[in-house]
Amino acid sequence: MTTLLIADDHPLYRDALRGALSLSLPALTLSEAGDLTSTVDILNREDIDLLLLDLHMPGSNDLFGLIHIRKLFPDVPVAVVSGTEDTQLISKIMSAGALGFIPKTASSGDIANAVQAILDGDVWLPPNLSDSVDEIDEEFSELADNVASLTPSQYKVLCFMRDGLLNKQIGYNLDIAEATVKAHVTAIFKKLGINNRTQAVLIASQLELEPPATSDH
Amino acid sequence: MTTLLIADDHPLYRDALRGALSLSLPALTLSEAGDLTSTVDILNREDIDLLLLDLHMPGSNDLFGLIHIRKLFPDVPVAVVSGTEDTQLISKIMSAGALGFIPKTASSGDIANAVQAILDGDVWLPPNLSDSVDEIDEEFSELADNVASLTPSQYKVLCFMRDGLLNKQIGYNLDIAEATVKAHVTAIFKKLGINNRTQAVLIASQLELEPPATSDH
DNA sequence: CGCCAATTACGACTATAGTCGTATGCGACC
DNA sequence: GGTCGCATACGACTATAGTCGTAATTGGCG
Repeated sequence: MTTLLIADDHPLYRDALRGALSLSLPALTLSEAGDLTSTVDILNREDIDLLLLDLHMPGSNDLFGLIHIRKLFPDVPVAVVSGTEDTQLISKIMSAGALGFIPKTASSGDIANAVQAILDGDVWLPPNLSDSVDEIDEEFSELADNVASLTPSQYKVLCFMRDGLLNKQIGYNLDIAEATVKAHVTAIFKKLGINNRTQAVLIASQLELEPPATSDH
Repeated sequence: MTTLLIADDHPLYRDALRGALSLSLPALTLSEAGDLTSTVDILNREDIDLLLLDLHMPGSNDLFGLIHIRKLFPDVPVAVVSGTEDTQLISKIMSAGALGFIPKTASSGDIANAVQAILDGDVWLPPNLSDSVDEIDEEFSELADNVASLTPSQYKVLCFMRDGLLNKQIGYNLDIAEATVKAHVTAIFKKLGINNRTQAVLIASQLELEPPATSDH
């Protein structure tokens, strides 16, 4: 018995996915999550054979969340479900460790095929895009590895840095001394191979696709 | 006699544009530029009725370059030519003051129509996208105005900040004292309504679409 | 248990960022 | 020609960022 986890903040789209899968692949158990925290909870509790992950979930921070989950559960295959058609972005998604990319516009047949292929251990990309996305972005892959090597504390600090907070404010939020925040910041610099906060923020903003100021709609 | 300036770093695409336009609109004079500096030079020397601008030109920094040109030559209509299909991005382009958006996949007939419409004072968008892009992004429009209000020196400093340079390094590049760089930085903060370098870098990175590390190809 | 490695934590110190006041040059406009 | 506004320029000062050394804690592992 194989178990799928559908992680998408849109309940209607979860329903649609469930419908598309139950038709072609009846021998499945399905779980659902609406944000990154509950996704991690379920992955901790249950034995999941494949995660269908929407990048724009609350708390996910887009590629950040994918890297995060890949680090916590390296054995769980992940297929990213997204509305984007940007081949560069899809290339980044694959470089960050996804085993498949399913466009939100895909037919239920394609979706079922994709899920089956990934469950069989294959990599799956939409047919019309597989040409332009075949090679993974080495540079970005290394970047994703570096970000994945951050400890939980360092990860949180980097998230706050990306929001433009001062070390003092980060310390207040995490309830630690400013000196400790600075130590984390220095450790992040070393792991990412950089030497100041500006470069760290640039890297972090590459991993978050939605500009913070603009609404998703 | 109307004069067009084609600004695109790809000579072949300049040729293609010229061909598409000379067929339908023979009464045109055409100039060409391959990077932002020569584009500005030509706009200074010649009387241009319409600029066809590719965002990914060398030195352009994408939306940064559009805002820059809109500020230097507010009376010259600009139509952006780009390969993107991202409606959010197109909305930003229009909010930054472009009068039209021409996809690189457009047919020569559509291109000629678009050019004619903008020369007539209309706004032109690809037919299939005009629904989703009709409203301009107020927030982003204000941001573009703020960036446009930067003086030339401040603009240069912001570009260097976005590249992760220290104030000292920026001063060396511009041949001014570090104290002067700091004064510019403070002025930038006030104009953009922010109070530290991290937030400035985030804003600047929103205006540059290509991640610095990745090649365009 | 005892050991080691990694993480988290902090203080003291140095470097850089950012503020404020001020001076100079330059074009617009009476 | 005066003077007003603005961009540019810089120095002195304060705040924040970033480095280094060190200690307490935790989780494997023999």
